[in-house]
Amino acid sequence: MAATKKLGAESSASRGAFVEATEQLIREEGWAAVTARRVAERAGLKFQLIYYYFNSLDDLFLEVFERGVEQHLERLRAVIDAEDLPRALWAYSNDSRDNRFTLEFMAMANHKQVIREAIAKYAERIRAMQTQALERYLQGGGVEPSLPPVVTTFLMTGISRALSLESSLGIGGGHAETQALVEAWLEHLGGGG
Amino acid sequence: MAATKKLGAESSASRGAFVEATEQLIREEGWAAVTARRVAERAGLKFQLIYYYFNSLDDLFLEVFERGVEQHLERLRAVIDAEDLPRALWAYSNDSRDNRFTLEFMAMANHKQVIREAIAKYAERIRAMQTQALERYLQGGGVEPSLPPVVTTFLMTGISRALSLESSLGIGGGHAETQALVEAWLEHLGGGG
DNA sequence: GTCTATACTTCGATAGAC
DNA sequence: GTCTATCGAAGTATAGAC
Repeated sequence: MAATKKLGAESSASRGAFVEATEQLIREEGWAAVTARRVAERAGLKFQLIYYYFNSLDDLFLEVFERGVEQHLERLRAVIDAEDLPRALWAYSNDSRDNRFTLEFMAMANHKQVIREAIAKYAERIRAMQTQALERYLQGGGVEPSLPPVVTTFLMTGISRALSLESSLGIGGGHAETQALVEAWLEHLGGGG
Repeated sequence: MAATKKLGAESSASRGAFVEATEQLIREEGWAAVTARRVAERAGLKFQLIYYYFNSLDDLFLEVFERGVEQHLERLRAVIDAEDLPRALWAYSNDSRDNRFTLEFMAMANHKQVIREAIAKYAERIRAMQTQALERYLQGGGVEPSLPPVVTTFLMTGISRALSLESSLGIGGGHAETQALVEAWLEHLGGGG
């Protein structure tokens, strides 16, 4: 965020409307379809007003991303104390809506350095939080896991994203069998809790 | 490919130059950065000439995709008869260059129906080819696998794509541990061949 | 088969009135 | 804080000369 110009207050309702409209457009049509004019149209405001609140569209994208991270972290904090943590982690990782949203930012990151840096920063932090929670859970249950906890969290994220992405493209081969495997594996891990 | 207009011959050198330039641009900057003007600039031709060979940019994208699928299938056919099939399948799935290229088309598919349909069609076919090859391999070795073969092929694809994508974004947590797990698992499967 | 010329649209961003 | 007006660049695609 190059902070040279004077911008509108963070508490403004219009500013919030731009952020919300941008998130909706990214979800519905992907980041490449987001333009200042279309964001403003959805927000019911003039597109030039965006530049009163943000230095550039990239700054607007970054704000949408950071708001999404905050909401994601809230969900993760609620999950961490679940009784059956492995199953709760899988349910949380398997949120198709969130996975598709994240993938849009990963695609965006291929083109925008500011987004790439933001993703790297938060992804490592989130994975570490998940892994530490799982380690505590397994130690508390006295279970010697068959996989290192960090591999479990990596796989949960990767598998659920692959399932979400492929499903949205109409690909389903092997999905049911993989879901069954995950179920059995959660049973194994959860048995120790 | 809406075939209403008369288009240039498929064997044309200029046509091939457009396809090649488009693929390069997709690899280097992503599909959203590909425009007729930039493709032509890289090909050393006038951008209007693209519309002599293709009805639209989408048709050009589709041709790039189909050419990529052909090359991918060639690599897969070469892998299928490998002595240590599981390891050969992993090496082939783990091609970061190919994975990033495929991910660009998956991102594109979120916005272009013609690409989405093409991906669905080929992805199911490729997964089935991999799975059948693995089934034959395991039966030949008399091994009762601990995972259904279709889950193995799904996981190989998903894990390698996740590793490629995250690495390109600067995320590395859990990667080494996951690689080690895959190695052990390949050892297990390969031992039966 | 390749070119120039051009129609038409949309884009990001800024200036300045109110 | 919101508006009108506008700039310059870039986009897809077509028409028609050569």
